[in-house]
Amino acid sequence: MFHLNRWRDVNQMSVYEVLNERGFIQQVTHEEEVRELLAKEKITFYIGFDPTADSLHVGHFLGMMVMAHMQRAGHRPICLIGGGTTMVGDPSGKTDMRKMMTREEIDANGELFKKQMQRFLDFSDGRALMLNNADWLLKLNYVEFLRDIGVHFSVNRMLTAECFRNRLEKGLSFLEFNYMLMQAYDFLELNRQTGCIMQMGGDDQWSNIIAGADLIRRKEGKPAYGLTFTLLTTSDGRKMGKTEKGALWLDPEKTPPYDFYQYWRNIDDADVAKCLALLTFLPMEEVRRLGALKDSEINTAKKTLAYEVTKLIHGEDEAEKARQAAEALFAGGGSLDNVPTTVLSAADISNKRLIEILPATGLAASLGEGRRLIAGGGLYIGDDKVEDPNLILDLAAFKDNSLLLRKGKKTYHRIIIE
RNA sequence: GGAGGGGUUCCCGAGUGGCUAAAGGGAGCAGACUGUAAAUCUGCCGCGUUUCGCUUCGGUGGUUCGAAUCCACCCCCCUCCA
Repeated sequence: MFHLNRWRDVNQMSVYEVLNERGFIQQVTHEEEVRELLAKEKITFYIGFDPTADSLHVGHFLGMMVMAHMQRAGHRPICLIGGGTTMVGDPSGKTDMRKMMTREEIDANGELFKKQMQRFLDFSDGRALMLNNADWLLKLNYVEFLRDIGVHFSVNRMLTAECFRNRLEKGLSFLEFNYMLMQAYDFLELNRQTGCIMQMGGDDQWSNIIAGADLIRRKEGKPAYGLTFTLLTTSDGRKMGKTEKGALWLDPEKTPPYDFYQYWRNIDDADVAKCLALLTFLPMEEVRRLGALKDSEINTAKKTLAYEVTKLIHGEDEAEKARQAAEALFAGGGSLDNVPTTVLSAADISNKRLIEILPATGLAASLGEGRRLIAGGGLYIGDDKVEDPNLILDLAAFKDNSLLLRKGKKTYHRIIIE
């Protein structure tokens, strides 16, 4: 969990100012009211997370950061796991319908989400809540729902919503069209259950969020607010947090801490300041100082970013290990203990060609890929370029049973014989 | 339900009987340049025992010496009509 009392500077500022200064805020339903509300009252707010995969990724983490900032300011976060909404699937920001997921998959993913979220917020003594919309959505009665909630939605208006626009060209099923109503109903339900009066979410959730706020205002005659935060994109507008293997996962089994660290270590110069502000708790003074560094100086900022983000997600030990491994590989010296490693037996290696061993290390997916890699001059043993595509690894090449391979300039992998 | 259009390799998208493992673009990987950055240029980019073999173009079956390309049936998507 984040250490809440470590940051004194923000206490003078309202959380709205903090979020704004750090570059989170994208759209707000009632700017002045919200600004004032957050400064003067302690509110309950929520962010929904649909468990469509078996791990959170960096995009979700951004939402967790928003919640953490809010909690530090004394507001009460609700993590809403979308066990019900995922049965339908959010069409926002997607060009195609995604495959339907089974109840079992969704529930299993939801549990994994919960586990990962515990780390980022303080759930003790009801300081944050964890709810699942499956609890109320799955038992809804269709006709009742239509009469009760459906009446308040104008299809004409829905069709003009940004989130349905491109889908009207590509196709949109009635199933997905309902997603907005379900999310709106969630907000209403949370409002009734917990007094939740604000929904936050990524900017692609804007339409869904205002639908919910409107519904509460109509049904309950009470105020309800919405706020969206920026989506993590690179300076040229592409989605950030994507690697060759897909998303940057928070699960260390899916994205090892070393890879996670390296992702941020290699981030585009133009994105460093933005990431420091959004993904770490470093004071803005420090963020601005680091972000202003020029040329190779900015590498200092990238190291700080990588270390800080890795620390928040994987803990200080893992961040330290990742940092040490990177130092050892790129700055020379130091221990290679924490470098990505594959352990093999002598039998796995003797009389095998190097390209046959590569797939086990992940440096190449197939023999052909390994062969091409060598042909292109991209594979090294230590600092020696491998020239022969059919090279047979000599066990004598291993020092202390260990051998360091390198693909290209910065992908290292160690093989250890056991 | 009717009429029309479409499903191609990670993505987009050409291809309408052999010259097609399948144009082009994107993504990705590698090389050069650098700062473990970006941009740029170059090469690679289905699998393998690699001048050759094997598997792939929604599914199944068929025609043919030969099919992503033709035929039949089926599944899915889109548009218009109801």
